[in-house]
Amino acid sequence: MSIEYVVVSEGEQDEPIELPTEEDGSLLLSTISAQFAGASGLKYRAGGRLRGLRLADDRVLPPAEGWAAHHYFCAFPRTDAPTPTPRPRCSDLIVLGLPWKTGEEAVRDYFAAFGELLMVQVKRDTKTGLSKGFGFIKFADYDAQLRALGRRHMIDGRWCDVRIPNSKDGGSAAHRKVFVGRCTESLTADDLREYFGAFGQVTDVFVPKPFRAFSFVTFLDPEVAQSLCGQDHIIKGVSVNISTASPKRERGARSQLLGWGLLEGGAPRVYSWPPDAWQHSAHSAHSAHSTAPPDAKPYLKYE
DNA sequence: GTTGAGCGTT
Repeated sequence: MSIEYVVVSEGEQDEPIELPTEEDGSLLLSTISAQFAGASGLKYRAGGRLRGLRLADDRVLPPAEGWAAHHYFCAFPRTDAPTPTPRPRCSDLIVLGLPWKTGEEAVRDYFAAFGELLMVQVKRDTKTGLSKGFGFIKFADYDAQLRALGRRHMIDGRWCDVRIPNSKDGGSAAHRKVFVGRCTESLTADDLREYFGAFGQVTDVFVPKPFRAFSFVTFLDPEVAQSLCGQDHIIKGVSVNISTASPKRERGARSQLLGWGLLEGGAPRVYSWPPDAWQHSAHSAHSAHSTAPPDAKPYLKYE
């Protein structure tokens, strides 16, 4: 095949230049970039659509119909690269509040709707084989993990909570959690989740039961939590105060602080702990919650 | 009425 010239412009509307092909009929990428710095390939318009040309060993290959059939213009690497933030890895997630009767299969069936599952476990008493009322799951896709962490789950007639377990590394609750003071009884966990969800993904809301005038909100991103500390916010007409989630008085042993995820102790780090209290939420008062079987036992207690 | 449930036999 003899050398021919290919009509190439930088953008579709720009003035074209003729570029020489190689003996094998290909167009060297270096020939293109000599004229159009940064170009990474060629494309052309076929009918209404854009078509890209094959690139092999830094050579752009002609379309089946030959070079002469089209005018070409350059493709460039994305510059507005959507922040090549490496996707965070999925962690094991703990599923709390499972009905006694619920086994791996039901848990898998339920969470498969969020994404591919790599692991499902329901923890059981080794002697009796009875479920302990919690289990662990792991997703393949971090987006699935985010979706699962962002809400509660109705499994076999019970509301269940999914959270990051306290026994694995990955981020201490200490910096992801805020204390919300001056709460009134009118502020439900749903209210708080909805309100604070506007600032960043909320992974946990804890509302003490019976009522106490505070709550805890845990975010996925520690920077969101930290940015809110020291502020007063008005939620449903209630002025609440946000501060760091550490007790005003050291009331306990280091082990307790460790337990709340407030100290970075030695070995296993603690986070997203304790769970939220959704028992008061509008959701659980109605709808699916009331479908819980009448013989449902209080969980975490054996008989 | 401003500081919290519960966490993995391998």
